[in-house]
Amino acid sequence: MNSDARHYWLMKSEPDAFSIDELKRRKQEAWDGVRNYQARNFMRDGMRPGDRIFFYHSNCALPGIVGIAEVATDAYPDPSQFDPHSPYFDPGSTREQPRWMLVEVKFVKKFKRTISLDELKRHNALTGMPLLRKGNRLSVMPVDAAEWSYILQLE
DNA sequence: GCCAACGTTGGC
DNA sequence: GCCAACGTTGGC
Repeated sequence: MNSDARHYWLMKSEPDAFSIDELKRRKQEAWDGVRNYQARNFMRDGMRPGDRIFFYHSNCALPGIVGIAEVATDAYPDPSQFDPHSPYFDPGSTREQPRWMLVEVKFVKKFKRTISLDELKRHNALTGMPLLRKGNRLSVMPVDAAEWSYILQLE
């Protein structure tokens, strides 16, 4: 992967758990709780500070892209995996060999409207997006530069 | 709340 | 290494 180029991503969050409004209030936040290896690998191996992220609301009345965030740090071990009181605790993970990583993300902007999943599906230019693949459950995924700019002009 | 799709786990 | 059972995701 070309480390000089800025890359684009999409990250899902359930707004009941963590919404774009909450990121706006907090300015920057650790994206903890990812417990899927493919999603972890994207954060650990693909993301670099300065990369841009579509913030996606899932499992809600109007699922869709609601704004933009930016990768603020390189990946580091997700502290919640070591915390027995956390719902994300992983007894199989050790500090010597942590299993789960996270990046911190910072708020960039909230869209004036939600670019809904339903709307995204209606654009032929976007049919290749992993987000739109049937049965896709990834919570962190790459976005092509062309798809990124295409979606931006939908707002 | 339902359920299809998918990842993970564990018995064998 | 197969695969059934199970748990989770997330649209609807």
